[in-house]
Amino acid sequence: MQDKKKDYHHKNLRNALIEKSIEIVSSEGVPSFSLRKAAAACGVSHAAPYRHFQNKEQLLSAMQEHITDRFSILLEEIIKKYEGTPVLLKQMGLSYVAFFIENPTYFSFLYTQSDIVIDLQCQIPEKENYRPYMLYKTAVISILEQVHYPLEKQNDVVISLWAFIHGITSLVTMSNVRYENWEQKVTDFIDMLQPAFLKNTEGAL
Amino acid sequence: MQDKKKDYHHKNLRNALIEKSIEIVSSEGVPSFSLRKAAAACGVSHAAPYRHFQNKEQLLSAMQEHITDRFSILLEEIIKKYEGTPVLLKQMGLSYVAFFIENPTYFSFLYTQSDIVIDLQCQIPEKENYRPYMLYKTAVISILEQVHYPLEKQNDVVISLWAFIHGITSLVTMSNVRYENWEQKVTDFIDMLQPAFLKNTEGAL
DNA sequence: CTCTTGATGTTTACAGTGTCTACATTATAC
DNA sequence: GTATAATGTAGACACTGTAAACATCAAGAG
Repeated sequence: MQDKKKDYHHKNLRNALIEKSIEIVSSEGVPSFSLRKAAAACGVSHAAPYRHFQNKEQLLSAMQEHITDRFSILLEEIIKKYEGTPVLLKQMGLSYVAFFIENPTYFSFLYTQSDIVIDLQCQIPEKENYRPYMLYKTAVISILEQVHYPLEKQNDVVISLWAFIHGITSLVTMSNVRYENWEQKVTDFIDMLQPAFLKNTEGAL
Repeated sequence: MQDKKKDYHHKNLRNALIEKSIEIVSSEGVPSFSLRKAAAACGVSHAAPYRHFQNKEQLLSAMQEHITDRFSILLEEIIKKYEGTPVLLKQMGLSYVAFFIENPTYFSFLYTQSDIVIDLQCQIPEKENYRPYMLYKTAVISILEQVHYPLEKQNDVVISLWAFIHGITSLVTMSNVRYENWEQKVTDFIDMLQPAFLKNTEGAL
């Protein structure tokens, strides 16, 4: 840690690589990211990363996991803050969009050619499923339970709402048009959508 | 065209490159696509593509345009077939999903790091906007007009419906879970969603 | 019909990349 | 302290995008 010149061993290279790599992807974009740049950014030779990752793909996966973790923590904070209130769904949707607006490269990085697994029907072990989705699903289900929403339809509601927010985020982060005030728009959209799924739950939201 | 051995000039290289390249991307995926493979697939030297495209990026753009054209034609057929019927929106949604399910690599290829422009608020010249979106928007607006839907809300409805379909497609083509019968699911989702936006239009749909 | 010219394709070259192998240095355990 | 495993380095290879110099062809002008 100190200024000792004998930093032959980095001792934290794995994490450093992940974080520096995310920085590079954020600033230069995925296409121009390379293992060698990452190594150089960590002040290490170009083959050093191979002591910590089998190949480039595995580093990319680790980066995606790291981002997903931060994203999950953010959503957990929102849940903790708004749990039980009528604005929980809206706040989660807003956070979803906000996260990817603040980090414009993350959306395509996370959701394309990644090995992130989103099992919408949750047939795989919960731990292996995409955590943001599980968090979202749990929140929605608990609301649906409160209002005794038909059990066999609950999953479709969850998937539909998620698809909607996901689609909005995709469009807003991709289209070259910046919504002057996207928060308002997203809020409007969610307000517009909720009654469709939650007809008999208006009071609860 | 004939078997003449003097095919020094390919004479249709530009199109051949686009189509072969799309084949390569379809079968091997975007990451393993290279200019040199494309050239080889056309039986031409590795620098030949530079007579038709400034760089790799421009070839990729041409490929995206080509796919978008085919997609647009498909949507136009759907519109011609179902225009004025109550199932137009549903059929367009199904076609949207179907197109990307049949070509699993296309979704991320078209919608990430492409220079496709989708101006949701349509402030750019119509010709420059993403044609599938314009087709979809025109169809929806005409339905909304028929039922005298409030003019100032029409655009939000269009964007919301599009985001929903787009989000579903993104999830269905990305998540590792194959819906056993996704058509039914998508139909259900659309049925579930429409009333939210089109409360006073039920008859027209 | 020849000759010029522009369009198209080839060859060669170079820097950057992912990845492997052999080697060097260090930390750790006995 | 020394063996051993963990970690970093150096060099090599094949492949990539791209550029420059050269080759071949098509088409029109005289």
